[in-house]
Amino acid sequence: MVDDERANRIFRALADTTRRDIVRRTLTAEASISELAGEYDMSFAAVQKHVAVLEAAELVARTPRGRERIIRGNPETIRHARELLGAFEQLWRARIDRLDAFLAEPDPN
Amino acid sequence: MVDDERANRIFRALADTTRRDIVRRTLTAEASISELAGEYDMSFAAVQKHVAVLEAAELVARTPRGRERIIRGNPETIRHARELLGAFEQLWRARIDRLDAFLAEPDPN
DNA sequence: CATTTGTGCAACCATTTGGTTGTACGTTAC
DNA sequence: GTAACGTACAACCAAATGGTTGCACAAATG
Repeated sequence: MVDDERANRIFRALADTTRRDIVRRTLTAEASISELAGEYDMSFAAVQKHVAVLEAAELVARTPRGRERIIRGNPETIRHARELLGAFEQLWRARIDRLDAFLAEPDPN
Repeated sequence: MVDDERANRIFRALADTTRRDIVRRTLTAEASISELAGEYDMSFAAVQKHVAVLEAAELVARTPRGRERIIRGNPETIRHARELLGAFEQLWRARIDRLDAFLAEPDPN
């Protein structure tokens, strides 16, 4: 339930081109919000909101430095998301394994 | 641009607890829409819409069988999503590598 | 044939999302 | 001290989302 909400926030945050780009940039090099805002064709406030969504999902961390806020991508959360998907693939593999076992089963007749 | 739209659809589709559960179930064992609808406390039409979102993201395939539609989870798309996240992690690793190289660099003075 | 079952789809509604502008406020720079 | 910069936040708006009910229709069942 709690974990579900977290997964919802993470995937929701990743479901936007601008936000994925912000994560990419800040994973490569930290940046202030206004630096980020300069990269996109939208208002400062809009970029600020995208950063807030990413921060709520813990995909990004925001730390003050003087009058600006430095944004850094958080590889931990990316990793967590990847593990969630890995668990899905595992379910599928388990199904294949059951199917294989069934096909290998000797015919009882 | 086209690829971005696809990523948007995939992550958006995964950003909902019910939809992730449908993917889990149909990855484990195929099911009809009404079978799925029976599992959740919402209308048939609501579940139908969730399946449509998943199908548009190619997280699920819908094939007719008699009067019912059989839903199967699509492991290929899960894998694709995981690879997208893997690319993000790779960016981060590249940054660490650059940092290591910088620290290892002999002081020119 | 009549009924039930499974699906598709439209219309509607409340809430959320993604954008805008405007204002306020702390921090640097002159 | 004043001006410029970086941020925060509120109010507003259009569009998308996630749900509902109702109706139509094709396939299985009596």
